[in-house]
Amino acid sequence: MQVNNVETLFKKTLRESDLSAKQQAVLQVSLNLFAEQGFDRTSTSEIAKAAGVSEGTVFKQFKTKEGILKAIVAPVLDHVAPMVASEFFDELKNNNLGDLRSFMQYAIQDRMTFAIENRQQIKVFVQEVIREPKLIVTLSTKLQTVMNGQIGAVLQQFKDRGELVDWSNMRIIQYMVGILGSYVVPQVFFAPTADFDAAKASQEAVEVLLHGLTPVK
Amino acid sequence: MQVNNVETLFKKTLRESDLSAKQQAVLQVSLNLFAEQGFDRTSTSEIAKAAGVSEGTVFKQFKTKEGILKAIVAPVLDHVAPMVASEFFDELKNNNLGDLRSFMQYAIQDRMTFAIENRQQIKVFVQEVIREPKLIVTLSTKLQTVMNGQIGAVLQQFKDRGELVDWSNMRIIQYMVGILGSYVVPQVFFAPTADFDAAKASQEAVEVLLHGLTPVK
Amino acid sequence: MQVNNVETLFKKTLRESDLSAKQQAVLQVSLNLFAEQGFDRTSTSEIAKAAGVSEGTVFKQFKTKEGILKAIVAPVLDHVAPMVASEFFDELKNNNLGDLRSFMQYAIQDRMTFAIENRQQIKVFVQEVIREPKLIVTLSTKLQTVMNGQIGAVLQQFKDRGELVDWSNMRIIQYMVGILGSYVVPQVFFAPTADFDAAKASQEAVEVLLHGLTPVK
Amino acid sequence: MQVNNVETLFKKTLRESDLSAKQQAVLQVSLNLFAEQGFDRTSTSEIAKAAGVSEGTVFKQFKTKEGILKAIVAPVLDHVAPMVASEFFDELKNNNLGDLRSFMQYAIQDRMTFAIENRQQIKVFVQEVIREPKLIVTLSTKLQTVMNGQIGAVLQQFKDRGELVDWSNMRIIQYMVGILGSYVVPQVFFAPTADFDAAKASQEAVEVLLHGLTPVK
DNA sequence: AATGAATGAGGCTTCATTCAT
DNA sequence: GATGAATGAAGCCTCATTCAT
Repeated sequence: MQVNNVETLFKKTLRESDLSAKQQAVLQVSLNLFAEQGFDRTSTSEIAKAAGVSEGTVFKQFKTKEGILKAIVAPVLDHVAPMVASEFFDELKNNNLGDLRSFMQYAIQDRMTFAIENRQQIKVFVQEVIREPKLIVTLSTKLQTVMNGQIGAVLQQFKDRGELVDWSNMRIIQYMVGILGSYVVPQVFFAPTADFDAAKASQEAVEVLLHGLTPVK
Repeated sequence: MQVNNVETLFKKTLRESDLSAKQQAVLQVSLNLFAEQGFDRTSTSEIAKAAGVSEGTVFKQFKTKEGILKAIVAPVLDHVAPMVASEFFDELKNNNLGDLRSFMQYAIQDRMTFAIENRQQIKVFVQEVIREPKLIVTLSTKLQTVMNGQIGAVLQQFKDRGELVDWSNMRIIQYMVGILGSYVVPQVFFAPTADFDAAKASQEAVEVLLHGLTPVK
Repeated sequence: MQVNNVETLFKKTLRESDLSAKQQAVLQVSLNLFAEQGFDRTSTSEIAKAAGVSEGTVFKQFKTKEGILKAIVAPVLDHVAPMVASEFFDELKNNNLGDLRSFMQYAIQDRMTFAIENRQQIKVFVQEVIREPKLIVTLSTKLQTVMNGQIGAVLQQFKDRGELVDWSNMRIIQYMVGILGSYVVPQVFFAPTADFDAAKASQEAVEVLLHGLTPVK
Repeated sequence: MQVNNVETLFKKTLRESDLSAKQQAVLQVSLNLFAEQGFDRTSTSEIAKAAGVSEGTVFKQFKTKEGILKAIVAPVLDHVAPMVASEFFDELKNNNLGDLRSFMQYAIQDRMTFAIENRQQIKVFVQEVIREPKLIVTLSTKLQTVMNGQIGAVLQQFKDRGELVDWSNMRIIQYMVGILGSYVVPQVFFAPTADFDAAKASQEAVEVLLHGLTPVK
C-alpha cells in the first residue's frame, strides 16, 4: 500500500506552475501555517517571514490574503485531488482484490492512512469549505463523476456476485464514509493520539462494514 | 418527540446565573455571532453593539474575548448538555420503546432533528473544540459516564434479547454516530439544504443501522 | 473693517460641537496640514502626532481619512460660511456706504483681505471642491440664496439711482468676482508675495470695476 | 478659428524627442491619468499598465515619479506653450481684426474654446504649479516677454486710436484674464456643464470687457 | 455596574523603486 | 532598451483592551 502524500503532490504541482520559487514558497508555508493555526490566526507578515520573502512579494502575486488561500485551493482541486483519486483507483485495480472483504480491507486502510498522514492539509480544506460553501458545488460534481464511473463499476461487480447489498452507490459510499469518519474525524480534527493504530482501527471498521453491507439471504 | 432547543436552554441557564441582564445579553448575542461568523471574525465592538451595551461592559465581566467564549462554553457543558442528555433519556424511557427498531427510529430521528435545529450552536462548539483541544478531555469524560450509565443499560437489554450484536457499547455508539454523522455533518457544516427531509433521512439511516447491528444468525 | 478669521470661527464652531477636546484637536490640525500639504500628502499618522493623539483616536470618531475631511467641510459649510456671510453683510450695512464707489471700496478691500488672511483654509476648500464636485450643488444653492437676498437689495438700490449698469445681479457679481480673482488667485494659490499691498490692489480693482460697471450715459 | 489642441501638440513634440515609443507612451498616458485623477492618486503601476509597458520601463528613463511629471511639464513649457502662443498670435494677425471689438471677440472666444477643449491638460498644469511654486518664476518670465512683445504691440495700436483705455498692458491683460477666468474656471475646475455655450459666453464677456476698457470720453 | 473615549500594536495592502535577466 | 519579480517602508484601518467618569 503506497499512500499518496498531499504535500508532496502539491509541491510537484507548484513546480509545474509558472510561479517563481518565492511565490511557491509562499503557498507552501501558507498551507502549513493555515493548517496549524487556521486562516484567520495566520498573519501575512508571518507568512512572509516563514517563506523568507518580503511582505510585498506575498501581495504582488496573490493580491489579497484570500487570494493566497484560493491559490492553494484551486490547484489542489484541479490537480492534486484527481491525482490522488486516480492513484487510489489504480492501486485498487492492481491489487487484484477478488472478494468484498479484500476490497474493503484495502480501501479502508488505505484511505484511513491517507487521512491520518494528510490531516493538516485536510483541515485546511475542510475549514475553507466551511468558510466558502460555493466550493461544495465544484466538489460534489467531481464526486458524482467519480462515483458513477470508477467506483460504480467495482461496486456493481460485488452486487452482481451477491456479496454486496443492492443499495444505490451513493448510499453505500455514504455508509462507508460515515464509518470511516467515525474513526478518522477525531484523529484529524480533535485529538490526534500518537498511539492510534490504523491497522487495528481499519480492521474493526471493515468488520462493521461487512456486517452491514452483506445481504441477508 | 419534543426536541430540545439549545438557545432556549442556554438563556434559561443564564437567567439563573448571577450575571446582570446586560452581561447575559453579551453572552447571548456572542453565541449567535460566533455561530454565524466564527470567533475570529467577530469583533468585540460588534458584540457590544449587538448586545446594546458599551464596549467597557463587555470586558468588565469577561476580561478578555476568550473569556466570553469560556463563559459560554462552561455553562453549556455544565448545565445545558446535561439537561439535553437527561431530557433525551427521559423521552427514550417514556416512549416505551420495546424493540430495537422502535428504539433506533426514535433515537436517530430525535438526535437528527436536534442537530439540524441547533446547528448554529453546534458549529460554535465544534469550532471551539478544534481550537482548544483541552476541552476534549472534559467532554470525553462526560461521554464515558453517560455511555456506561444510562445508554449502557438500554443497549444491554437489546443484547440480552439477541436483537443487537454483542459488541462493546463504545463500538455500537461509534457506529451509530458515524451513520448519523454521514447525514448530519453536510447539513450542519456545509450546505444546509432547505429541503432536507429529516423523517426520510432518519428512516434510511435506521435501516442501515439495523442491517449492520442485527446479529447474523 | 474687521475681517473675520475662518480658523477662529472654525474653532468656535468645534467648541460648540459635541466632540471631545482630542477630536477637536484632530480636526484643527487636519485643517492646517491639509492646507499646507494637501489631503493626499498628509498621512493619518502625521495628523495623530500633530494632534497629540493616538492614531486609533483619529479613526474612532471619523472612521476614514475621507471622514476627517468631511467632518471639517460640513461644519464650515453649515456654520462658518453663514457666519462669515452675515458678518460681511452687517458690516456693509453698518458702514453706511452711500455711493457705489464707497460700497465697492469697502466690499473689495474687505473680501480681498479676507481671502489673503484665510488663504490656507480657502485652499483646502477649493481643493476639496475639485475633488468632490457634489459639493458644488450645495454651495451654489447657498450662493443663489444670498445673491437674491441681501446682495440683490444693495445692488438694486444702486441700479435705481443710475449708478450701476442694469445687468443681472449674477452677471455683476461674476464680474466683480472675476476682477477680485485676478488679484487674489495668484496670492492664494501660487506665489504668496510678502509685499502684496492689499490697499493698493483693491484700489486698482475698484477703479477697474467702476469703469466697467458705470452706465454709459 | 482653429483652436489648437494641447494633446496633439504634445504628442508631436514627443515624436520629435529622442524617447523610444514606449517612453513616449508613458508620458502620454501619464498626462491623461494625472489630469483625470491627480498626480498623487495615480500610481506608477497604473501608468505602466495603461502604457502597455513594464514597471521597470517607467523608471528606466524617468528615475522617479516626479521625473515623469517633469518630463511632461518641461516640453510643454519649452515647446507646446510657445507653439500655442505663436499659433494664437498668427491667427490674430491673419484675421485682420481692425477694431477693438473684433479683436476682443476673436481673442476671447478663441481662448475660451481653447481652455474648454484642453481643460484636462490645464488642470494638470495648474495643479502642478500649485504643488511646485518654483515653476511660477519660469512661467511669469515667459509671460512677461510675450506681453511686452506681440500683445504689447497690438494693444498699443488700439490705445493710439483711442479705442482702449490708457492703462498698462499688464493691467489690461489682468482685466481680460479676470473676466475670462470668471467664465472658464467653473468649467475647467468645478462643474463642466455639457451645455456650456462658448459663443454666448464669449459674447457676454466681450460686452463686459468693452464696457470696461473703452475710454470715457 | 456601566460608559465610551482613548490607546497602540498589529493587520492587510499599496506603492515607488531596484535589479538580475 | 525592456522586463517583471522582489522589496520594504509607509499608509489606512481594526481591534482587544484600559480607564477616568
